[in-house]
Amino acid sequence: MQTYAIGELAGEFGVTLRAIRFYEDHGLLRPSRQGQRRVYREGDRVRLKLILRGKRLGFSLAEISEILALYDRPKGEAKQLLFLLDKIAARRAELLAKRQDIDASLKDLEQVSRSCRKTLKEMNSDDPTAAADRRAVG
Amino acid sequence: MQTYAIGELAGEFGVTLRAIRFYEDHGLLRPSRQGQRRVYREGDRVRLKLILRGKRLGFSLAEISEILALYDRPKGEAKQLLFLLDKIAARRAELLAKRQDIDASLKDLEQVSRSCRKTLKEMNSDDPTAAADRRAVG
DNA sequence: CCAGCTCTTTACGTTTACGTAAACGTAAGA
DNA sequence: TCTTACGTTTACGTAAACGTAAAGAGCTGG
Repeated sequence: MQTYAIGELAGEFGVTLRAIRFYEDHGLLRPSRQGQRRVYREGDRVRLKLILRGKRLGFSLAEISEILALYDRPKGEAKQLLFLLDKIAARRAELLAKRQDIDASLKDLEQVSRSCRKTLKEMNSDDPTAAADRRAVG
Repeated sequence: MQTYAIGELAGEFGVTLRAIRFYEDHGLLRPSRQGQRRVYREGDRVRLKLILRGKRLGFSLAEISEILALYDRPKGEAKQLLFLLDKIAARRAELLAKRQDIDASLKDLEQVSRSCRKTLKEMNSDDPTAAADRRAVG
């Protein structure tokens, strides 16, 4: 079975050993040990990947911890499973809202970009002195 | 022309006065004054909206500051405009990457949700004792 | 006129998420 | 055997983003 040393994971994902240990201190990772040394399996690697993805999306480690918990199989009681489905739905809504924000941002940037390109086009079609004029007036 | 007091904006967006002043301290907002008091115009309100959207997307205030700068008209020199277009393109790529992360997260959650619903379905189609059995075994 | 509300500045405190340094263990290679 | 690489724990330091408290100004209704 494939295992990883802490340095390998740090290298692969571009984070420091300190960060990985920090995540463990806060219960986000639970690598096994060989003596003192941490040994990471594929599952740990996936969890780290999820942690970093969560970070990129602006979730706090506390939130990421809750998100990771969604992936841990509940003990199989129907009530637990229904509760889990609820929490998943909530996270889903959160992610969809975030995507709306992204789409709005993209739209805004596209708007600025358009107006910017338009101005450039005008500057090109005008006679060369016009740009200098605009500079003086603006 | 419509203006706003700091408390009004705080109320509208659900943030504290402290936060709004903090953004100003760091150059993200520049309200005018009436005596000591801050007076916000529609433009300031929009900027605050953009700030908060940036925060929801996990950008730092430093990054948000740069993003806001993209909205400020450059002085009209072609070189500046081209540079601006570059920066816009970079931000756009960043947002698209973030959306990929979101889509991947949604997919993952969907997967967990599916397996969860499947287990529930099995528990229902089994005879009532089966769930208890599984509980004992699990 | 004064109590209450909104606002102001100043300044120290707090949480999160690590960075950084010290001091040490262990195994491999020159 | 000594060094180099990689890992360990412990602990203090730090940047970001505010929270919170103190002390006061200025208007407003009773």
